[in-house]
Amino acid sequence: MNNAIYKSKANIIKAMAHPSRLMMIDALAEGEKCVCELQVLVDADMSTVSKHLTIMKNAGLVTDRKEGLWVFYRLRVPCVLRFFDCVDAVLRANDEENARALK
Amino acid sequence: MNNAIYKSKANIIKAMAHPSRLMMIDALAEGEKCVCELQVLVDADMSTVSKHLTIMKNAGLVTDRKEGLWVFYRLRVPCVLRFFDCVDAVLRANDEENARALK
DNA sequence: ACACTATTTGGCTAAACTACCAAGTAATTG
DNA sequence: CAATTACTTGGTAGTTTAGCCAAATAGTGT
Repeated sequence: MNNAIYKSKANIIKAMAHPSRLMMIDALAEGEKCVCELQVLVDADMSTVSKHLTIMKNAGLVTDRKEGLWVFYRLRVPCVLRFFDCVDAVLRANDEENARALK
Repeated sequence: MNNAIYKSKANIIKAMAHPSRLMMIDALAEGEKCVCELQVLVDADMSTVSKHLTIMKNAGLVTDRKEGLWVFYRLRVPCVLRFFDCVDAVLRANDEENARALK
């Protein structure tokens, strides 16, 4: 059964399916960032941010690199950024439909 | 705060983040299908399939159309199919890394 | 060795998600 | 209108996830 493949794929997508994680992916488009920068960005406990990053790392979305006291994360497969365009298209379609429904 | 936007986006992605739902999206690439066909595909209780479809419908990924006893679902914003290419790329990268680690 | 900083890990609780069954709705047919 | 089919909704139990705190780890500088 190729069910296992869909499970792996779902796991990758699940690793993106959280507001803070999306925000971090978006930020990492600019280049690598340390956990401390990402923490400021998403404004959550450092441990929470670290766990989000672990989830994305395990899924293969990001990699990390240690330098001194800092750990820098970066996107591993940049194509994930293209997800945003499509998600925006869905959002736009939703908004248009809502606007139409109100009339 | 544009946190709300990331929440909406995460919601759309979350609606894809399940093996059965991915499988259905993949199948809908061919064109619209009734719930009964999708049920056979994912091999789950009809009520479970119906709930998965509701989640995707609420997120704006699919729309439905009733015809007689059947309800046909179809993709609303076809660009979601491009997600698969990128997810495949992540999977490939993961596999390569695993292969390298074994040596 | 000690203090300090950046990050991860463990543990816990509350919330969200999933899947099944049973019951309900809606269209179709005899 | 009773029976049947396709689907949805409600309820509920089991599982997973998220976020916080506290404690552990790892590097840096004194």
